[in-house]
Amino acid sequence: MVMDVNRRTVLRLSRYRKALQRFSELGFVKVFSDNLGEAVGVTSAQVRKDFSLFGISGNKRGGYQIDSLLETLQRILGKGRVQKVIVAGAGNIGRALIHYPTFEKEGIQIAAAFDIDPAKMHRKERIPVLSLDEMPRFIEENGIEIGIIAVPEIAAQEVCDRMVRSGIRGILNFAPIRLRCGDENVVINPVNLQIELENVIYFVHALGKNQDTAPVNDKIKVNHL
Amino acid sequence: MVMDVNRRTVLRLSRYRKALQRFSELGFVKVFSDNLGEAVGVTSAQVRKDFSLFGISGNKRGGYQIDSLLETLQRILGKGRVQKVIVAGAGNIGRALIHYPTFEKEGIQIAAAFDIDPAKMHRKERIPVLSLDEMPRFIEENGIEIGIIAVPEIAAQEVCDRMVRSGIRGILNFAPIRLRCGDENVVINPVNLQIELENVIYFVHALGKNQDTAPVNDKIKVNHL
DNA sequence: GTTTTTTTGTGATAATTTTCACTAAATTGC
DNA sequence: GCAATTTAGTGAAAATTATCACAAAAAAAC
Repeated sequence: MVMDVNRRTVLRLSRYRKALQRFSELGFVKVFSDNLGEAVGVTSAQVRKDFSLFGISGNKRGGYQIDSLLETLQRILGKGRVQKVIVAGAGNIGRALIHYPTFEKEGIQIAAAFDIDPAKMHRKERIPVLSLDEMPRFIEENGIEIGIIAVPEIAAQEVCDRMVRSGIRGILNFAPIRLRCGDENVVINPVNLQIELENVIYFVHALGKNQDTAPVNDKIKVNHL
Repeated sequence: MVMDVNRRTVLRLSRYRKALQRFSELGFVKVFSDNLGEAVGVTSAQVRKDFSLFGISGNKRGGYQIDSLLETLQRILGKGRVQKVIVAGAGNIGRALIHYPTFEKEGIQIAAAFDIDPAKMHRKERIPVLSLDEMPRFIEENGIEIGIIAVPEIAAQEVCDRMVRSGIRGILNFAPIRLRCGDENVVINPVNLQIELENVIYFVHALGKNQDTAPVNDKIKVNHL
């Protein structure tokens, strides 16, 4: 059985990590797979399978030591060192990310933001907002690997190309368009807020219609999507 | 074979819709399943399966009429009428959503935002920012069904409970916590920006390590996550 | 020390989701 | 009109993902 480390597994790992942090803060020392599963919304078997995939093992009847498990997950998720990230686009979403409260504590450092609009530039801020033209050099000089695209749809592909040419290896893309990138070694993770909202709207309507006339095959029964 | 209308299918539907809008703007009249697949990043068979699930049919050899297909998708996705939405939390993300440029055009109307901080309130704006205490009445009086949670983690569950009690049926949750909601008929869609970013970071590191020493089982080979 | 209980780790199984591959229909070219 | 070609629609197959269920280990109880 070849079980792959896929996107979903890693997302769950991040959630386990978050849950463990809370448990740790509450003073707990050990945790069982069903505690973690309950906290994250998956089965205990799923938790154990995920861990086994990364060679994480606990103690039979003893569960997992929270501290060491947390350390292991931190290491797997690359939390060992500070991860520098840049943001292209200092509009609404870009600014929200620049000020995202927990990034700093979590080892994610927004090194700079870039925009095409001179009015948005702030060179003297703690997180400077520079000209988009300066982005390639900034990426190269600072060895930035991760970029966030928060520019309008029309500019997104161009910004993506520039990022990749300058050395960016992973992109979180908020522009509502599918970015094409020839390089197989570049990871692109799209986040489309409108589509996420439309998804909620769809299921609210679908549930509304199936209130009491639900046919057998309609397994529309969601709480968490 | 019972194929379910699931989250992913609806997400794809939204993407097809978006692609169709672009095709339509470019003056195209008809489209084939492989055009749509290519635009969205899925196979043509996937496109046809998705459509067949909703009883959408095209013409053999003729493809699909863009206009009528677009109308059908709009209807399925509830684009017939304006969907009113409220936002709890007028912090960075809340404000970004309030000013999200395409919501208006797409029939999504942010009716109001709510915050606990008096300094953030703006009763006279086009999209007013009101006190969180006013939220329940606003939801009831305006028959709001969809809510966005963009408050700090600590307040999210409480806001969720209030929303649901007041009649909200679907929630887009940006707080980095799993919301519990007893009501099976309430849909919750979590969007965790930090976790999405961590996902990119993980795969960038994973790809970096497996540059030329990739073992057989490591199927880490991603472009779009 | 032995029995009982609990919980991990995992192979087997089930469920879900996607892709394949082929039929049938429509269009085009001649 | 007929053959060739293209593309939708879909059952079957494959691939992926999640769950079950049970053996083995550790701890607790007695």
